[in-house]
Amino acid sequence: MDSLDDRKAAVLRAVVEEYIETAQPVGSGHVAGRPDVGVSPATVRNEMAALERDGYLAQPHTSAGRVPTDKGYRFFVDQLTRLGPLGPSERLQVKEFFAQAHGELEQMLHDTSRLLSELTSYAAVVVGPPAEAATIRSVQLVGLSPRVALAVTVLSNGAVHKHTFEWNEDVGEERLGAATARLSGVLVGSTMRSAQPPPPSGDALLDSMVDQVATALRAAVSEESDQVFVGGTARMAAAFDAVETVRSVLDTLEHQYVVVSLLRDVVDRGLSVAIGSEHGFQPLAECAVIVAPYGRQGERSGTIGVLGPTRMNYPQALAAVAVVSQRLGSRLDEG
Amino acid sequence: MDSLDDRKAAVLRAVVEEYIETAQPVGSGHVAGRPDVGVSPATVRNEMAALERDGYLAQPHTSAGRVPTDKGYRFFVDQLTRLGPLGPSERLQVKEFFAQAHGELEQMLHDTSRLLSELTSYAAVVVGPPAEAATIRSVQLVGLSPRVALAVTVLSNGAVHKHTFEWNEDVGEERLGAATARLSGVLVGSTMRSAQPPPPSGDALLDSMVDQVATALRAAVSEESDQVFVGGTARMAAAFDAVETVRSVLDTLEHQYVVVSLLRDVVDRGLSVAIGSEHGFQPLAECAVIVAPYGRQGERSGTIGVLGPTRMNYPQALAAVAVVSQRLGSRLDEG
DNA sequence: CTTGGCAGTCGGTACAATCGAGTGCCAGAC
DNA sequence: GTCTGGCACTCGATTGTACCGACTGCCAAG
Repeated sequence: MDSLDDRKAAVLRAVVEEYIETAQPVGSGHVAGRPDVGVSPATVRNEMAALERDGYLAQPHTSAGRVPTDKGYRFFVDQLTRLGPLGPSERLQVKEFFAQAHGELEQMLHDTSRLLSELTSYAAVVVGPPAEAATIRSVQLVGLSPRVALAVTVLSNGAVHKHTFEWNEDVGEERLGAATARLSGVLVGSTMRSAQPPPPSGDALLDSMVDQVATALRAAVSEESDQVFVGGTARMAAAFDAVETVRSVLDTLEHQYVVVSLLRDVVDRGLSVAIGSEHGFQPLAECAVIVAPYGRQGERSGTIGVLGPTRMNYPQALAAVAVVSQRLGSRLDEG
Repeated sequence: MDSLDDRKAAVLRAVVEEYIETAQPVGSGHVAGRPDVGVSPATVRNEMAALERDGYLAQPHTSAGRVPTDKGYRFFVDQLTRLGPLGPSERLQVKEFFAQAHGELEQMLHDTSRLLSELTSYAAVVVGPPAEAATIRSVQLVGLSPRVALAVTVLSNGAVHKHTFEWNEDVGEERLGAATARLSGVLVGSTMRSAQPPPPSGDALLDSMVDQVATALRAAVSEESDQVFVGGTARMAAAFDAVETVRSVLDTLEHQYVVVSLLRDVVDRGLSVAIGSEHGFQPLAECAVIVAPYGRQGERSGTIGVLGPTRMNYPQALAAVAVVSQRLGSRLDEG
C-alpha cells in the first residue's frame, strides 16, 4: 500500500517536483528527461498509468500530463523527502532574526509569523503559549470609575490578562485594596485553572467581588482562545488562481479560532503535515499545512505552521518550519 | 471648476451609479434610459464628451463606454450624494451589535471592524484610542525571574501596557516593591507623556530601575503604534480582478503602521473620503478610503474606516461609517 | 439646442483549422 | 520478460477570420 518500487518512486518524485515548480501537469517526456530516471518516455507512461491506478497521480483530462493527488504528495513527503538544510541566505535570515529579536513575547511571535511567511512564501501561523500552564504572579484590581474595576493578572510566562468588572454599587478604593490582597493571597503561585476563591470574610460585597474575579479567571482559561498571529496572507493571493479559493482561504484565516483548532487537531494526530482532504476542512481543501510545536525546556508551549497550496514546496517549507520552531524554542529558554 | 450644470451632473451621477453597480463602462444608451435623464442618447454623448474633456470621465478605449475618474467620483460624493439612511436590515444589524456588545475594549473594537466590513462588503479598519490622552491609574512592577520584571501600567481608558525589563544583577522583591511605590507616587494621575522620574533615593540600583521604567513609558507613547483592527480582508479578493492588485492591497493591510498613518493623514486633512490618487499612496491607487473619527464625550478617541475599490458604493459605505462611528462613540460613553 | 441618422471604431465572441503535448497500445528488440 | 520505438488518437490551447454589437463623433434637419 505505502510502498512503491524504486522506479515508480523516482517517477512520482519527478512528477511532484516538476509540478511544484511549474504548476503545469507534467508529461512522460519531461519525466524521462530527468537525469535520475534513465528510461524512455514509453516506460514512464506505463509507470504513470500504474501510479494513477493506485491513486498517486491524476489526469486533469485525457491528453494532459499527470498531477499528484493528495496521496501522491503524502508519499512524497513521507518517503521521498529528507529534511534538507535551509539555503544559506534563509539560514542567515533566521540567524539575524533571532539575534535581534527582543522585547515582548507577543511582538516576537508576531514577527516570527512574518519571518516564517517570508522564508516559505506562504502564509504563516504562530500560536502563542496557552495560559493554563503558567502560574499567576500577580493579581491587582484597579478602579477605573466608582463602579468599574479592571483585574490585571500577570502570569509567570510574562502574559498579562485583563478583565473588566462592573458592580451595581460604588465599591470604593479600600474594598478594591482588600479584594486585591485576598485574591493575591490565594491565587499567586497557582495556575489559572486551579483558581479558587478564599473563605468568606463577612463583608458580602467584598466576598462577591473576590468570587466574581476568581470565577472569571477560571473561565478565562477555557474561554479565551490562545493568541494567534497570522502573517503573509497577501501571499495567498498569488498562490491560487481561482478568486473564490483565495477568498475562502483568506476568510478562514480571519477566523482565528478555526485556524487554531485546525492546527491543534493536526498536532494532536501526531502529524507534521496535513495535505488537502487529510485535515477534513472543506474551505481549505486545496491547501496543505505544515505544523510544528515549539516549547521551552522540552515541553510544548505553542505551535507554528505554514499554510500553502497542496503543491507547496514541501522540502523547503518543512525545513523552515523545523528550524524556526527549534530556534524559537531555545530563544524562549533564554529569556 | 467644481460646478456642473444640472444636466451634466445628472449624467455624471448616472454614469457613476451605473458603473458602481455593473463594473462595466457605461454608454450613452444606458444613461439616456434612466428616468432622471430625459434626453436622447445623442445629447448624452455630447455631455459625456464634455465631461471627459473636463476630466470627470475617461474612456478605456474608443468605442467603449465611459468610466468615472477619481475627479468624477470626487464630484459625486461631494455634490451628488446625500448621506442616506441605512437599509432596515443593516440598521437592525448595527442595533443588535451594539446592544450585545460588551467586554473588553479591544474585543469590541475588533468586532466592530468585522461589523463594518459586513455592512459595507469591503475591508474595515478600526484604530483604537491613543494612549497619550489617558492618565495612568496604576503602575506595578512584577518580578518574573530574579533579574527580569514586568512593568504593568493601567490607563484610565482601561488599556493595559506592559514592558519587560532586565537587569544585570538580582533586584529582589523588596526593591521591586519600593520601585513600584516610587513610580506610583509620581506617575499615577498623570499622562504617559508627562511621565517624569522621581527625585533620587540614594539607592543607585533602585533609582536606575525607576528611571528606566519612567523613560520607557514616555518612549512608549511615541513609539508604540496605536492598536489597529482590520476586518474583512477576504472581501478584497473579490473587489479587484487583477491578482497583483489584490496582493498589493493585502500586503498593505498587513502593515498596520502604514494603514494607521494613511487614515490619520486623511483625517488630518479634514477629509472623510480619499479617492484613488488623492491619498497619494501608490499601492492603494485603485482604492478609496472612507474615514470617520469616533470619540467619547465629543472628543476624538480613534478612527474607523473602510477600504474598497474606487468604484465602491459610496452612499452605502458613507452611511455605514457614519452610523457606526456615532454608535461606537456613544457606546464608549456608557461604559 | 436637441435629436435622429449614419459612418466608423474596436473589443468580444463564435467557429474552424491547426498545432502540439500527451496518452494507450502494440509489436519488435534486447 | 522487460523495455522501447512507433503509431493512431485525444483534446486543450492557439491562431485566424469573420461577425456582431456597443459604442462614439459628426452632421444636418427639426
